[in-house]
Amino acid sequence: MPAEAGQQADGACSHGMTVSWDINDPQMPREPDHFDRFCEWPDGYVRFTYRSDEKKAQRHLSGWAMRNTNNHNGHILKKSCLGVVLCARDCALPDGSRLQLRPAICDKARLKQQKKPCPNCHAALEWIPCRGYSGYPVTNFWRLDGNAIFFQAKGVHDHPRPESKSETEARRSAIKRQMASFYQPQKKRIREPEAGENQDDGGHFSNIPSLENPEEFDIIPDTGFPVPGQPCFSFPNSDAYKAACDLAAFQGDIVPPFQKYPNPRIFLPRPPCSYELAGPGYTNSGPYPTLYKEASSIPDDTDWVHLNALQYNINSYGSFERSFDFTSKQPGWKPALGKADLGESTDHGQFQAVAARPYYNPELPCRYLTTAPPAAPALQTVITTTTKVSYQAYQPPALKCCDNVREVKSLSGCNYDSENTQMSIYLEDLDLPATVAMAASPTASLPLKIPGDCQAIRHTLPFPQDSAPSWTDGAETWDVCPSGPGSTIGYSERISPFFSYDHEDF
DNA sequence: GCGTGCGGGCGCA
DNA sequence: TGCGCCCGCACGC
Repeated sequence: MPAEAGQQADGACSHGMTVSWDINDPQMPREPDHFDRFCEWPDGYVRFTYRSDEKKAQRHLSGWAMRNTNNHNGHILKKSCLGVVLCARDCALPDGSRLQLRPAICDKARLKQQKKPCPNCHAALEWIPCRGYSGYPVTNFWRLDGNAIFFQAKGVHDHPRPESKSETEARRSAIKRQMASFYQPQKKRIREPEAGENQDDGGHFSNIPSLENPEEFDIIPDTGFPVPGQPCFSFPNSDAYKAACDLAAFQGDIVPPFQKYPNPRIFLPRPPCSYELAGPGYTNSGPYPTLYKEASSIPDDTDWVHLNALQYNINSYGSFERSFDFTSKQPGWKPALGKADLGESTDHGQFQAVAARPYYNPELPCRYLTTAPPAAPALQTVITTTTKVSYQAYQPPALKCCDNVREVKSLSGCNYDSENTQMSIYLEDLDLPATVAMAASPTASLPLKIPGDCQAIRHTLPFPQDSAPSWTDGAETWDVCPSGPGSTIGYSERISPFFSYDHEDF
């Protein structure tokens, strides 16, 4: 377990692959050598040991939508994944992302949820059940034993991440706290446009719904960026900006920018989380410029409160695939990636087919949307006439992998809930082009040196059920913790000291 | 209303 | 026997 201890040291969403216990063992370790940091997005056949006083572990929380499953064992709590809810038409949100709703845990609620139309295009919502465990939903097991809470997961999620519960709860609770004191003043301000500062915001604000319906603010998925130094909107006026940001960030289900990456884990060769914000000038123009361009198409459906801002995932996949024809190079990926769709459209919305139900393909060793990467709005502006856009579009934030040195240009793209500050990036053992964006920093390009080769193994796939992949196999887990003005990357064990939870080390 | 935990019960391998 | 899954119930927020 020393290895795990090392992982834990950097706060990584470590993978209990070297643990000696099994959740079904009659006797669990009495004195665990170490305890893991809570991992909100466990994926794969992992095992963690949490402290018994770990609140999230006590609540058996998970970013995934997990429902209780009766395993007729009072000592072991078993939960199975409910997958994700997507738009049946796979429509593109105004920002180009895709819808990824968190399935309601309650069966009744979920049925109701599925009956609701897509808040974006009003098409039907489609529940994508998880089939990541030999055709069955991924299962999580929790066991309280002594002073530790043991967690074991089985299966690899074969669907995009839904909005995490903690994110939803955090936002909602924040809204409750903020609305009372914030709503009235802003409402008044909006009602008195002559006194407002945002009358001419270059169109960025012209379509922002009235505060009479504050919930509509969630249609501005990328605005509330409580990232220091990074304005929500591009309007310079602090008042208008703050109002929009605060409200947007605290609305019912409005997803703050952090949640743009509900699925922080990045499985290469999909686009990493950062490139979208990388590049010069983004800090002043806003991370998602395309949002504003399409503001007029923003629906006023209050159901948007359910939108998961991090729905960039699916879209990002599409974007990436459009720009990087890795499928032809990766045998295992080719069939399910729907390449047939790639050359058909130039319109943004037409790309929908690209990501349509890719995870249904049984041929995929890992259904590629398991952890779709965050989209790159900036990139979308590049993708115009062909589905295979030059890979150069990713260059700015590119992580160069050569000579054992990787450079992370920026981390600014990694914005997620403070509760999800950890970002695990699993480098798959795919023979990828040497360019891979890893992270972005809002303030500067940060060289990131990583010892060892570029190959990394997604721990979950190569290992048989219940096996314990070892970190020595080449797997590398990254934890990006964007706290404060800069983002932080934690890298387990084999990474150089460049990574740490205190980004000053960068 | 919904999430969550518990437990009974059923079907299948 | 183990597992997946359905269901109902109770409790808390």
